[in-house]
Amino acid sequence: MSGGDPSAPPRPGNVLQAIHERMADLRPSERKVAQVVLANPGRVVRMTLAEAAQAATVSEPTVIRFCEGIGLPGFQHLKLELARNSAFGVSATHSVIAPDDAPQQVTDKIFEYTLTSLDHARRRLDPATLAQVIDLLAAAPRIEFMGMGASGIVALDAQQKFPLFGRPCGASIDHHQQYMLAMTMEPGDVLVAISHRGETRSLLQVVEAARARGVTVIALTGQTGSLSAAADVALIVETLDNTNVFTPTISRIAALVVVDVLSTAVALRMPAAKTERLAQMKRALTCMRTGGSQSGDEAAVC
Amino acid sequence: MSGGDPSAPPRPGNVLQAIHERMADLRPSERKVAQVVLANPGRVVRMTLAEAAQAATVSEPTVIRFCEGIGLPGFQHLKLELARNSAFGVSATHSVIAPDDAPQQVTDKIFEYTLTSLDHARRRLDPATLAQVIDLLAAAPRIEFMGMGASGIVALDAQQKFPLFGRPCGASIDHHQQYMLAMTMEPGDVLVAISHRGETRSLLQVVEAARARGVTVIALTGQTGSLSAAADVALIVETLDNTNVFTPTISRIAALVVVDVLSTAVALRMPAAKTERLAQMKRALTCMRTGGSQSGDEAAVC
DNA sequence: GGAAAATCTGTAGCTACGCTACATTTCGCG
DNA sequence: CGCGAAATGTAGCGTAGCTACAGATTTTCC
Repeated sequence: MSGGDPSAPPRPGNVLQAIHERMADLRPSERKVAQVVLANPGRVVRMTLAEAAQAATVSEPTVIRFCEGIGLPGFQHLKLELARNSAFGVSATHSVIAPDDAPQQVTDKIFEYTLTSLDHARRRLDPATLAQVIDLLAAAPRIEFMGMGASGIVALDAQQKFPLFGRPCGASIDHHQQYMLAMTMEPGDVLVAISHRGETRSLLQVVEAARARGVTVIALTGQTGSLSAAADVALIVETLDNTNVFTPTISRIAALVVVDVLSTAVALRMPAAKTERLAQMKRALTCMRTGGSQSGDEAAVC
Repeated sequence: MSGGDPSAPPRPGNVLQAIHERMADLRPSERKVAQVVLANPGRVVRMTLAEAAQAATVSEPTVIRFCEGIGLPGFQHLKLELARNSAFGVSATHSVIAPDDAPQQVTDKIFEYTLTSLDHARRRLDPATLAQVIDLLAAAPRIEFMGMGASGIVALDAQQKFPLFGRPCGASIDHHQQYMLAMTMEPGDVLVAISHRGETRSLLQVVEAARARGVTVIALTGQTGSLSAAADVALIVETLDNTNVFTPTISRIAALVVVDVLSTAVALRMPAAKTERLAQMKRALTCMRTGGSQSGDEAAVC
C-alpha cells in the first residue's frame, strides 16, 4: 500500500556512473576512494568507514568528503546507494565472461549484465520521443515493422503484439519483401525500422523509398547514425555494449521491452470496447490447448 | 578486478519474500515490525532503529529480534538487504498498469516489472539442471528449437545464436513442419521444446513423437506441467506473471536471456579454433553495412 | 625564485546509533 | 489459583560515523 512515496529521494541514477562523471572534480586522495568503490562496490557495502579508509589508504574524513563530493550526505547513504546498484551484483563493466567460467558464473554474469543494461536503457530513454512515437502509432492506419538479423526477431515480436490492439500491421525480415511492402504503403502509414547499429544499408534503402512515398518512418535504434538521421522520429534505445565476443547482444532484449512499452501504451489509447476484446482474446489464448498457428486466428474459448 | 568474492554472503534471495515465509515463526510483536517493513520497504531503508521501533509501536530490541528471526544479523543488514530489493523502485506487485497512466509511468512500470521478473527468474533457475542442459547441447550432433506464438520468437532467436558456434541447428514455429522435423531426427539429437505454460497440445504431440524416436527432449518452460513431465530434462524459467491484461508477457524475455546463457555456455565448451572463428564472424557482422539476409552467409570483412 | 595564501589531508574528540544484559510483565498450564 | 516459561520493555555499553581544528602541500603572485 501507499504506492506513491512523496518523500522519495531525488533519483541519483546510477551511483557508480555518477562517480565516474564527477571523478574530475574530486581531490587526489578522494580519487583513491573512488577507485576502491568502483573496483568492488559490493564489498564496500559490507565495509565499515574505518575499513574503507584503510582499503583506500586514506583517513576516515577523506572518505566522508568523498561522499559529499559525489552529492551524498554521508557514508551510510553511500552504502545504501551502493546496495541498490549492487542488486545486480558486480558492476557491469566487470562482468566479462572468461573462458574458464563455470555455468553458474556464466548465468550470473549474463543476467547481471542484462539487468544492468536494461536499467541503463530505461534511464536513457527520452520520454518526449517516446510519447511522440506512441501518438504516431496510435493514429496510424497501418504499421509495418522491419529489421534484419537480431532486429528481425524484434520486428516479428512487435508484429505479434500490435494486431491484438486492432491495428493492422505486419513484419518483414527480408530485404526484397521489405521493399515491396514499402511501395504499397500510403502517406500516414507508419514504418518502424529496427536496427541496433542503425547502419544497415539495405534497411536504409527501404526507409528512403518509404519516406519518398510520404510514409512516416520511426527508427528504433541503439545510437544516432544513418538510420536515425533518415527517419522522421528516432527512438534511441541505448545499451551497454561491451565488445567481448561471448557477451551476447543485449540490444534486442532492450528493444523488445521498448516494444512492450509501445504496444501497451497504444493499447491504453484504445476505446474500452477494443480493450474488452483484447481481454477476451487473452483469456482464449490462456485456455487454448491446441496452440494453433501464430496467424492469430481466434480460437473458441475453452 | 577480484571478480570472485569468496566472502560473499549467503544469498538470502528476496528478503521481502523471506519475511512472508517466516511470518508464522515470528512472535506477535515482531509481526508488527514485519507489517511495517512489508508495507513500505523503501521508507524503512531511510529509518533509524528508533524510528522503525516507533513506527511499529514496539521497542528497539524487538526490531533487532525481528531481524534475527528472519536470519539477518542486525538492523543494518536489514536496511542493506531492503535497499537491494527496492532497487527497482516499488515492489513488483504494485506495478499494475492503470488505464490512465501517462507514457512515462507506463515505461517505468514495464521496465520495473521486467527487471524484477528477470531477477526472480535468475534466483529460481536451478543450476544443476542448467548444467545438465549445457552438457546435452554441447554434445548434441543436431539441435532443433520449437515453439508456438511468443515462444516461437524464442526459438527463432535461439536458432540465430547457436549456429554461430558450429552446431547445426534449426527452428520451427509451424506444427506440421515441427512434426516432420521430429521424424527426421536421430537418437542423440536434441529437441528444445519451448512453451511458457507447458500445455500446448500440438507441441506435446511433437515431443512424444520425438522421444519415441530416441531424441533427447529438453523443455524450456515456465512451470511444471505436461511439457516438463513429457521431456527428458525440464528447465523451468519461473517468471512473475500477474494477470493484468495490459501487463505484457515477461516469459519470452526471461527465456531469451536463458537462451543467451545456454548459447554462451556451450560456446565456452568449444575448442579455441571455433571460438576464434566466432570472433572473426562477429567482427565481420559488426562491419557489415549491406545487412544481407539473416541466412548467415559470411560477408567479407570490411 | 621565494614567500604568502589557499587548499588539501590527517588527528582528536564528540554525538548517537545500534546492540546486549537484565528486569518486568504476560500468558499458558497444572 | 499459583507456578513456570515465554515474551516484551528498560537501562547501559561499545563503537561507528561525523565535525572542529591543526599541520602539510601545492599554488600563485610579486
